[in-house]
Amino acid sequence: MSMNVGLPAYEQIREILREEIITGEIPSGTNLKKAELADRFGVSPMPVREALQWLKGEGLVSALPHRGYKVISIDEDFIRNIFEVRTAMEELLARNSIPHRADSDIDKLIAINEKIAALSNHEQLNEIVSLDKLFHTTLYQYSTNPIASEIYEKYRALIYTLRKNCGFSSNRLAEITDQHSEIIDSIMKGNEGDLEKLIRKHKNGAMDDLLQRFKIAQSI
Amino acid sequence: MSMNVGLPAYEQIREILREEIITGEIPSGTNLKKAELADRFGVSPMPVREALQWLKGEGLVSALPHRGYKVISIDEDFIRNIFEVRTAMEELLARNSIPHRADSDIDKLIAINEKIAALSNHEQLNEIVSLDKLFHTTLYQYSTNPIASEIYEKYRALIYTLRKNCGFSSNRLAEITDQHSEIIDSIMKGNEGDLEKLIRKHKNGAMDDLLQRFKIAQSI
DNA sequence: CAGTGGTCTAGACCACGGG
DNA sequence: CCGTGGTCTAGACCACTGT
Repeated sequence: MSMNVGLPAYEQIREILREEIITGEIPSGTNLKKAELADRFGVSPMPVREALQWLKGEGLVSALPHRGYKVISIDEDFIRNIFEVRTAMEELLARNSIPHRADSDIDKLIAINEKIAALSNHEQLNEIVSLDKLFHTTLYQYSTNPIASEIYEKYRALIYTLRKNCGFSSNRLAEITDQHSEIIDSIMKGNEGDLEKLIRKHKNGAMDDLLQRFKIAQSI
Repeated sequence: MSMNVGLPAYEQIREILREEIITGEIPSGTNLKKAELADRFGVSPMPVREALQWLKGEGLVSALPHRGYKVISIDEDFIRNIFEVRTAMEELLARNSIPHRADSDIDKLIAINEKIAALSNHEQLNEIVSLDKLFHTTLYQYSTNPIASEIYEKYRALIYTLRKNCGFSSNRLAEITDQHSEIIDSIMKGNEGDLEKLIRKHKNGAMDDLLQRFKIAQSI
């Protein structure tokens, strides 16, 4: 098989399965059997097992002892759940980045947001998502909590993959830059309490939009 | 070695290493070598590897590619970090349990808190911690977010282990039941906004107390 | 009690890092 | 360039599930 790249087999298997689960190529409820997968990827049981355990940690598969791994339902509830966790981490990261922020960071945030605004007219999905990611990592760059950062990054990547499959609503794009501006304002004013609320608002907006797009994608 | 119990080797190794890291038996900065550990536990490389990867996921060891696993510093920053994550999850779990709570749950919470109060005079550490755990799992029992629950449980267990090594300050015990009462009151009044604030207050209290006890334990 | 899940072995192999 | 880290193999084995 195509286990040719430099990456370890368990990582490749993990990425492939994740993509296939999220896109629905492997339907919800499918039983993932060790033997089948080992056969499919041309590897021994151990790398398959590791991939499945990781996906279980991500919440994409469920496991009952001695009853194997099963693909969960990628439904609205699941999307809500990962958004809730990611948002909680973002509130935390934003909060403990505050004391360390420099003026130059605010300039950087403004510049990124202007780039997003410029692209929004042309709906260039991947670039917008990349810039949005950059905006938020800049916002959280001084966080001193690597555990929270890791959880954040895990679900950011997952939502990114979902977003690639669903796209944005057209009115969401203007909302993003507006909400980023609000966040920048609250930082300049040094208003810590507001920042958390604005981030939650921003993330709830993102979630609502993705849920809407997801429902549309499902109904096709 | 004593790989006799029914649990898988990687779990036993994980638990042993976690305990030893938290108690300082394996000092911060120690390089954990696959070969040494495999030898020590009388197993092959794979279970050792799995245990280390899990501990890395918990944040107890760091790993640089091709430079092995290293025990992190169990210091105030680390304790703060895991408390922040756990607290964020608890706020989330409490928030989305609210719509499903029944009156009987409130009675149960009151009963648990009374038991804690009764024990507090005798400073029975393990029982108090168990009841505290029960109080909070009751508080979050209707959460519909299994991903958040799993993260919560992971760090709850870690903090529990730390607490076993440090104990409570004597004045903390009264504080716990008081803050639990405040939480119960806010639920009875249906005050959602307050609940999150009270949980954060409760958890910050727990963190400050553990940090204080930790410093004392360190200085001995 | 057959089938499968879950784990472990005892090495082998390659890639990388540091002297 | 040697040592070690990191991963994989190709089975074996036991525990549990469900028919």
